[in-house]
Amino acid sequence: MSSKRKTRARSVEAKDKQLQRIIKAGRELFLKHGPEGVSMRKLAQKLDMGQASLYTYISSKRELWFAILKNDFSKFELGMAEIMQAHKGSYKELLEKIAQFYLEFAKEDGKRYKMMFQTQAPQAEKTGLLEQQYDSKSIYYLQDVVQKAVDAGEIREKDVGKLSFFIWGIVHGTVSVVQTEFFGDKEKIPEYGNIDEYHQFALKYIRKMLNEM
Amino acid sequence: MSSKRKTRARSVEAKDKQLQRIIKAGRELFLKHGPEGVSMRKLAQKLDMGQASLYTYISSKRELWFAILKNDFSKFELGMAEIMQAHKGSYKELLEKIAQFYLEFAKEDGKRYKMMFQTQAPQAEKTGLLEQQYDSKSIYYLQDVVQKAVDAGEIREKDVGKLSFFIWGIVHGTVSVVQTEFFGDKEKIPEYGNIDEYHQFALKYIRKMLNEM
DNA sequence: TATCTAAACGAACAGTGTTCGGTTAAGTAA
DNA sequence: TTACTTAACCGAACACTGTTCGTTTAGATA
Repeated sequence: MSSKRKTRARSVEAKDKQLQRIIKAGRELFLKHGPEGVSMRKLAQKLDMGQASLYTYISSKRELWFAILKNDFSKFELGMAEIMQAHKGSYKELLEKIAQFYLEFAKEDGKRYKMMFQTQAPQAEKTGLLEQQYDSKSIYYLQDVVQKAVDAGEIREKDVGKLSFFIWGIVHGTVSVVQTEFFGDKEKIPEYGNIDEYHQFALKYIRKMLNEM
Repeated sequence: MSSKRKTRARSVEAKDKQLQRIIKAGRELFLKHGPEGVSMRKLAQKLDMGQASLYTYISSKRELWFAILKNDFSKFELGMAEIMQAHKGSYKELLEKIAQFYLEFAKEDGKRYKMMFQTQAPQAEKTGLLEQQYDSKSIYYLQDVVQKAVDAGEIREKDVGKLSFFIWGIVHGTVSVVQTEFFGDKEKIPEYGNIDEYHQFALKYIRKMLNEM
């Protein structure tokens, strides 16, 4: 690609920059072609480097996947934390907001949502460090708010663990239905209205359910 | 493996038997090792035949996947149809039964559930016949019952399409949470009780929600 | 300026899904 | 029974894959 003479990244900053370059390009390819549609050779080509050089920065294709996820979840959880800090009002309303945040994110960046929450990482022989560390904290945020809502007497149901799980499941289920049925390969646009209408519908009943709990 | 002299399957029956053998062995391997953990060579080995011979019966690994799914969905939908026929009582109760049927199936045969509802098929260059025909009818069963419940005045909500989707999403969301959190590779058994307890919890609130609709 | 470390990478390894061409078992027709 | 045809079967090859090895050499350090 470029005819610029190549340099070597030996400082900590330069090395991190190189890693970030790989993560960025990797994400673009993964989002476009899926885990099995991406090859390390193509990635190296896109980055104008040798295939083997990639392995100076990541130990496997699978680890690259987790490096990307770690990045994305950080951003996602930051957005969630911001919502929680900025919120004024009842915890129940906050739970609604969180649900809305998920739905919004899935709508705005469906491919990324799918990669983060619904796609199996590419396989590898060995288990890498990032994979071991990988653990989405999103559910803990939710659990935290549910606990507070219970403590404040806004929710009668006392089983915070199960309840958090259940809400978590409803939200992801709502999104996954939209993903597979509206955005599937078949692109069947159904008689069910557009996404926003469906989200409004779902949120209405999530609200109702919260009030029943 | 076997030292029996090999024959050739030329009658329609013998050919179908051979195909079924491939589907059965393919399913076993896919369930155990996942879509990328299975190779056509290993499958052929397990079946004591040449790799290339597989392609007399199926046009690609991806098509084999869909052949297996078709098989499994037939059985699954048969079970669903039986429940619907045998049911006496309100449609709302039938909806609960259907939800229960899903949860039960996911619990009893989690790996198969995952393969049917949550796993991406292995990729292939060309789109095969079975892939084109592939379309799970499960949601239509649900929609049918919801429509009847609305017609019978058991449910106030008039938007049958959205409502069916929503219920569909809740059930699958409930299962997927259980799958990923209880049965993930990490095997973290949580403080949330066992699966049956969680399913009872979820069903209780699904029932409540249906009564609010 | 000399030394040393590690970034970079071409080539190779062991695997993959799939295709091609030849062999031959088995069904059909004479 | 024999001749003919056809397609089940399969070894070998093709173009790819993720990863490793050994070498080269840029660039920081002494």
